[in-house]
Amino acid sequence: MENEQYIPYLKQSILFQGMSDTNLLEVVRAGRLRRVRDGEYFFHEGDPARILYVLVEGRVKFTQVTAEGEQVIVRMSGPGEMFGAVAALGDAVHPASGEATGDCAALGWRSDVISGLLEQFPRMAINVVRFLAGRVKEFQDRYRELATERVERRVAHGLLRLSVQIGKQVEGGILIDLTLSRQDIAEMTGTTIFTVSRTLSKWEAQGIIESGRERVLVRKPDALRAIADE
Amino acid sequence: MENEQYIPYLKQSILFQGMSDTNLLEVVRAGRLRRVRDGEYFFHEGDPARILYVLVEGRVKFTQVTAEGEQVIVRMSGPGEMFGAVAALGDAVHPASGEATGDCAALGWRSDVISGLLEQFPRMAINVVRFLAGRVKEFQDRYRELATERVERRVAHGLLRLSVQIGKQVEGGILIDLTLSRQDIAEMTGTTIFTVSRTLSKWEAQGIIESGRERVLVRKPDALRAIADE
DNA sequence: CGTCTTAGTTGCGCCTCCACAACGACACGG
DNA sequence: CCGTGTCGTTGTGGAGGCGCAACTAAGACG
Repeated sequence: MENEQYIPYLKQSILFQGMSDTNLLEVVRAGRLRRVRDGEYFFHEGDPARILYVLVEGRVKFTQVTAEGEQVIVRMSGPGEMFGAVAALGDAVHPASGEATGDCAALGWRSDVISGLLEQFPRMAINVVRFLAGRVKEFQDRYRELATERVERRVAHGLLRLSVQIGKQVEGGILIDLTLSRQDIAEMTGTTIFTVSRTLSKWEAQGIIESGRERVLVRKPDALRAIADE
Repeated sequence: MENEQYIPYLKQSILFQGMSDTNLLEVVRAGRLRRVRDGEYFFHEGDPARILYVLVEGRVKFTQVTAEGEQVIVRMSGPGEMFGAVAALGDAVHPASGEATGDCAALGWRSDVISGLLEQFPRMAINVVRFLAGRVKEFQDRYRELATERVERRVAHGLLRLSVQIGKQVEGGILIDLTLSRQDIAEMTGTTIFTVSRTLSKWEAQGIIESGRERVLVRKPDALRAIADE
């Protein structure tokens, strides 16, 4: 079965920590692999949620749209991360849209199936709780950040978060390996494309970053960290 | 045992939904009741987390302090709500301080005890997951709010959230029954005491609210809702 | 290789909101 | 009743950042 090829990989995911190989095998077999091509969606905001996913390839961008039609990027997720959980395990509808950035593959479990699995494997339930707890903490921190910090520091924080989450060490710095427009950065940090552009230009002049069309290379992460932490 | 008096009450909490009376009794017996007086703290930001609580009396205010010493109110919780979970089940330290607003009582379980209980009662684990999922959604929404909305709308949203969570229906409107200073509102909505004061004054002139020292009475919730939703 | 499209830059005016300061209102305690 | 402390209000100035517009740069495509 195709799913099984991902087992060695999934073993490292927080979600399956501490589970025996036989249990993990059973869980993986109960899931269904879904592929979503670049730019297409796993689900849209407001869709009824039926499936919990664990990403195994690619990256997913989660967005919300405001009443005025403004888009906000709530989060980006990389391989090994669970998503759709908030909706599939909680209420009913997805609180955000999930768009594939690059071709993606994810294992999915229907919500009734996952409920059964969680009852059967309490260890997995605890892992899910851990995962969500971490997510709550992350949002709390970002909330505080948005409430108190100026744009420049928020952008610095945003870039740092991205470079940790999905950055690639290359010679000369950390490359954020993902089509990342000014627009995206603005939507992640709660500002406008213009302000982002000005900020990045300034940093580029200072040699902190190097930026081109839809890409950012962080040359001096510590300088960025200094800006973020004031 | 003192704990047991809260059982009828706890049965209605999301956390214990769908559990049998005997199981609930066992869980409640495993917990320890803790009382915290007005203005004192359940825990402080950065403390190692050992206990998960369910509030049975009073209200708790969760705050974070920024590097510059500014305080931010992350959330307010009322009876029946779980707290401390993010830390006790997840990593290690509390992401925020928990201050009693009014005299409080809460049932607490040590983190090793709660882990055992969750393994023993999978239903409870699922309830915790549901709870956390809801919390993540709430923070996502508030994050988007802060990222895109102007102060006036954020304050409107904040007051509405409070009036739903802890408001009391009285003649003439919904009273937010909690010593709630301008400072508090500012810290909840990411603005300053001055801007809050101006905003509330305007609304008072329009007859939407009635406000005095450390209290707010919402006279026309629908007018407030209209402002919040533009 | 020229054209079209999309992303990014930068100047400028304006508006929200912050910051500070001075003052008024109310509660508390003797 | 008066002093003292805390909370709230309001005026004024200024800055940060938004919004628009005009321009440049870089791919994409035939």
